[in-house]
Amino acid sequence: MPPKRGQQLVQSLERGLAALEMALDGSVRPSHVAEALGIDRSTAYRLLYTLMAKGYLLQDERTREFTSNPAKFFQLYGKVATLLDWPDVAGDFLTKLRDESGETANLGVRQANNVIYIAHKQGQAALSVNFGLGTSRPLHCSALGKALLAAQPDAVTEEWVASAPLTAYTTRTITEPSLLKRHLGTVRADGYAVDDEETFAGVRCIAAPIHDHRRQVIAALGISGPTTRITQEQLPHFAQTVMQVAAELSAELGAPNAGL
Amino acid sequence: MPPKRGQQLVQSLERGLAALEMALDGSVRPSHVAEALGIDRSTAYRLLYTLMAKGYLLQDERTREFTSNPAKFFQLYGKVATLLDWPDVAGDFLTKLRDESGETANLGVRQANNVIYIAHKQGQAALSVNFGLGTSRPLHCSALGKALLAAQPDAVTEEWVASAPLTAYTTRTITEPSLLKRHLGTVRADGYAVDDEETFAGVRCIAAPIHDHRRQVIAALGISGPTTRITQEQLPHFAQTVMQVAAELSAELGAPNAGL
DNA sequence: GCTGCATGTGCGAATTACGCAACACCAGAG
DNA sequence: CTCTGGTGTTGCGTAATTCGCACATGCAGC
Repeated sequence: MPPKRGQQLVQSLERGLAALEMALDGSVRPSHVAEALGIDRSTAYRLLYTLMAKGYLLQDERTREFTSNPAKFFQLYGKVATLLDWPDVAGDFLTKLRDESGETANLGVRQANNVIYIAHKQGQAALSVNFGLGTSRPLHCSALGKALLAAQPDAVTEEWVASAPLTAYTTRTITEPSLLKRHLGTVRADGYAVDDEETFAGVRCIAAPIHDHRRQVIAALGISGPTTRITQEQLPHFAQTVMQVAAELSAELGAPNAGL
Repeated sequence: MPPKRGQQLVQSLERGLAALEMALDGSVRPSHVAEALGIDRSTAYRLLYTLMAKGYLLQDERTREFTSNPAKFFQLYGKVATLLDWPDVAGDFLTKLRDESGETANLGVRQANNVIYIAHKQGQAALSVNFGLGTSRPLHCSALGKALLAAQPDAVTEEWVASAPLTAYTTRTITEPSLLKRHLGTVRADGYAVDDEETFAGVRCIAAPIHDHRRQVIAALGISGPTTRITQEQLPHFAQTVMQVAAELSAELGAPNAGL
C-alpha cells in the first residue's frame, strides 16, 4: 500500500556525511577519504572543503589535514540536548543508583544497532567499570541494549534478530538468533536484562527500561560491575534496585503506573 | 554567472547541512525547508530523507515531521570530545574558580564570530549567572570573546574588527571599531578581559585566555556575576583569581611558562 | 637536479540532482 | 457528502551540477 520508499537518497549529501564521520575519528586528508569512499581525490577535497566552509571541519594550515571542529559539534549538541536534557534529568537517579549498588550507573538510548551511553556516574570502588560517554555497544550483547530490544513488539524483534549481525565479543555472547529471541522473551517477563560477561569478560551488567509519558521505551538504565561483586547470588537483589530506580525515573518523566 | 574563485562548494551538501541545522532548532517539514532555502519541496524532502537514512534525523510516523536525533548527535559529540575532553580536563579548575570567586565559572571556545560555552560550574548564590551549555554569544561584547580576540595577531584583529558586525546589546556595548581595537590592546596588556554590562545589564564578567602546549590560545576561562558582587573596586582582585586559575589550567595542558 | 606523492584547480562530459507535475491523503468549509 | 487548499511523496525529463581527468604547484627525500 505505501509506495516503495527507495532511491531518494542524495548522493553528494550521503558522501559528505560519510566524509564528516571519517573526520570525527581523527584527522583525514582528501586522499584517505577518496580511497575509503571509492571516489576521486578532487571530489573528496570539495566535500571536505564544503564541510570546512560550513564550520564542521577545520583545516590545519601547515599539514593541510582536515579535523573536526569540536566547537561546532558542541553547539549542535547543545541545541538538541536542550530538547531533553538527559544528564540533568537523570543525574540524581544515576547517583542514587550508583550509591545504592556501589557500581557504575549508566543511561543509554538506542541508535540504529547500538546503544549509546549518554549519561553515567562512575562507581567509587578501586575497580569499577568506565564506559566513555558517547561511545556505543551492540544491542545484542549489552544489558542496556537487551532491555531496549525486549521493549519493542514481537514482530519487530523477530525481524531485527533475524537480520542483525550478532557478533561474538566473548564466549558467552549470544549469537544464535533463536536463542536471542527466546532470551529477550525472558527479559521482558523479568522486567530487567542481564549482560553476563557477554561483552567483556569479568563484567556483568543489569538494566531496565525507561518509559515516557506515553509508555514508550525511550532509554534504559543500568549498572555495570565486576563479576566478583555482582555475583550470581546477589543478582536478583541488584536487579530489584535497578528496576526500582528505573521506575522512579520513568515516573519523573510522567510515565503512568511505573510499577511503584 | 562567472564561476567565482573558491566556488568549490558542493551545493547539495551545503543545502543538506542547512536543512540539518534547521531541524536542530525544532521540528521541520519539507515545505518549511523548501521555503527557507528557496528550493522545491521535493528537493527539500530528499535532503531530509537522506539525513534521516543516515541517522541524523527522525521522522514522526504520524505528523510526518522531521526532528533531530539526539542520540546521533551525542555520538558525534562524544567522538570529538574524546580528542580533548574539556569538561573532564577543566572540571576541577572550573570548580576551583567558582569556589574561590563565589561566581559562575565558564569555559568557552571560539566558533566563527561567537564564543561557545562548553563547560561551566554554576555559582551557588541565590542570584547567579547561568549560560546554557552550547549556547553562543558574540565575541565583541563578552569577556571570554574579548580574551580570545586579544590573543590573536594585530593584523588579524584589525581586519576582524573592521568587518565584524558589532551589534549593541546594552548601552555599554562597544560598537565603534577603533574603540574596540584599542580596548583589545589593553586586554592584551592586562592579561584579562572584562565585560562590563556589555551583554546583559547588571552582569559583569572577567576572563583570561587558556594556552596549549604550543602557546596557542585555544579557549578562555572566566567568571560571571551580578554587578552587586563583582564591583569595580573588587574587580582587580577577581581578575587575579581568574588569571591564576587560567594559568594553572594552561599548565595542565602543557603550556610552557604559564605565568606561574 | 629529478622523482614521488601530496594538495588544490580548470574544464569538458555526463551523471546527478533538480523542479515540474501528479497522486494520495488529510482537514476544514460549504 | 463534495470541494478546496494544503501537505508529503514519487516519477520523470532535462539541464544544471558534480565528477573525474589532467595539470599546476608545493614539498620531502634520494
